[in-house]
Amino acid sequence: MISAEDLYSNYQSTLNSCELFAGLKKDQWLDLLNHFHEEKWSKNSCIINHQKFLFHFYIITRGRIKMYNVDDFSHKEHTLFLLKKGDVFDLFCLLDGIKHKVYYECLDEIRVLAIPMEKLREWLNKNPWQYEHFLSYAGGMMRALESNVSQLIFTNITTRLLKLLLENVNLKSQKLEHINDLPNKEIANLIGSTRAVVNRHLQQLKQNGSINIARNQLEIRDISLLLEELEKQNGNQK
Amino acid sequence: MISAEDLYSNYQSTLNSCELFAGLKKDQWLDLLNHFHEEKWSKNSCIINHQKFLFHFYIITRGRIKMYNVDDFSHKEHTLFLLKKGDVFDLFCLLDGIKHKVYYECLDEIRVLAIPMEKLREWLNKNPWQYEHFLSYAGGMMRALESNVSQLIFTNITTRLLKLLLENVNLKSQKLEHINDLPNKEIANLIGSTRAVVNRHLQQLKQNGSINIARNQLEIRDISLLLEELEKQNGNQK
DNA sequence: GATCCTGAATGACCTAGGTAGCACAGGGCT
DNA sequence: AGCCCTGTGCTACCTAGGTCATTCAGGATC
Repeated sequence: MISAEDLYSNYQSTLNSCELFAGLKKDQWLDLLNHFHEEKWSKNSCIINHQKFLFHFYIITRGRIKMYNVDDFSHKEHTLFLLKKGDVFDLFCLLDGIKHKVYYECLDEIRVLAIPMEKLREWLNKNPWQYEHFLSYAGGMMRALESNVSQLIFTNITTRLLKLLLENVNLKSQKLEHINDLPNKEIANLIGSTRAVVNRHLQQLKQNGSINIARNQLEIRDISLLLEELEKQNGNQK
Repeated sequence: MISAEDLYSNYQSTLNSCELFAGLKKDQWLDLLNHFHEEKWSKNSCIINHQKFLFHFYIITRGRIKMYNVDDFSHKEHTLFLLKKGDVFDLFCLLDGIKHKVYYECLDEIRVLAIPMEKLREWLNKNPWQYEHFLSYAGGMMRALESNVSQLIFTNITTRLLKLLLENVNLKSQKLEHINDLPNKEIANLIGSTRAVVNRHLQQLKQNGSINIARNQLEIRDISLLLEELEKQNGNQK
């Protein structure tokens, strides 16, 4: 068992970037971290037990986890969120304590900080001014879901793909992040399409010189070309 | 200005069915209702000012309001939620205080109870145990949005239409509610399609005897036929 | 009654995107 | 080296659903 002090010094920057617990001072963190322990999950491991998230709440400190849905009939997958360092889960369970029928898969070696759901709820009750951050975080997530719905209804695959790429460009380095090493299949799951179709569109982007493609490797060559393409799409849908 | 006492006696049953304020005793309601006033909005009136909802929070006591999105480019509409008696809005603004770019239109003569956002926030801070209900309500809304996303990705128009119908059947009376008097165009907006396509599918349901159609009037004739049709759709999507 | 206006019904057409199949390339393994 | 496995690239095909245009039907109003 690692002490709260050690957890804090190890993950200080991640914890402070964590919107859900915004504004906590060091001693407040230490108080809270007493209830946390660390877990390591290996790459490609899946969590299919929906119950699990009723009992613990997690903060990711390293690696990516996809949260996805599987259709009972077609067995197709759809990735709802790609969780990264500083993200938390499962917020659905925390909010209303009801089982959340959704799956998780680790895309990298994962480290998480875990706290028993009960302890977190107790802590919230003892520190009610923190509720505000939780509400506001929930608001952000609802907006994300809503904009997801709108995109699905209003825009075609090309547009969704372009937006996905643009949202994951690091502004400083101009490089593609988070999704750059995913196979076409996973890209497809993120925008609600299929491998073949995504590949078809990626080929087009490659041909006009806006991206480079290699095995499990996407690279942005020219952002302005991508933006131009997006404009063109918007125009088409009039 | 109507007194809190009067508001309470007029709308007691609506207020008590309001999940967001679950468990409030009469005197607690009276305390809160002091900050409320009543408004009447006329049928077909629209609210397109996104700012408005930063300053007041509303509870519907009568009539239906649709909350919808419009695509900037195609000008298509999509109805996110059909709000009814006992529903509240805008939760997005309440949660994080950020402008919510969404439109509202009254489908009937509307009565709402309105409270200044600030007053509601103050009241929450004074009664922090109420936060739990707000969190849990937000959770429910997130689940609704998530299942909306899944439906859009996994299922075809027929399935979405069938589910919409089945979700709006009153279990006791076996009659269609809430959406029974909407024109095809509005039905289409609810499931993310177009009038012509929805009509095409409705005709089929009419032909196999599961529904009746008249001008601005949908009627369920045989629920079991609808359920059967749904099964068939699920099977097809294997 | 005559005149509008909105919405329903229908048919013809078009296309984005899903599907299936196969050849091939790279990278890791024994 | 030879093998296997996972992804990619590309073809040819199919169809659900979007689009457009026109006719028809029911209420409401004058």
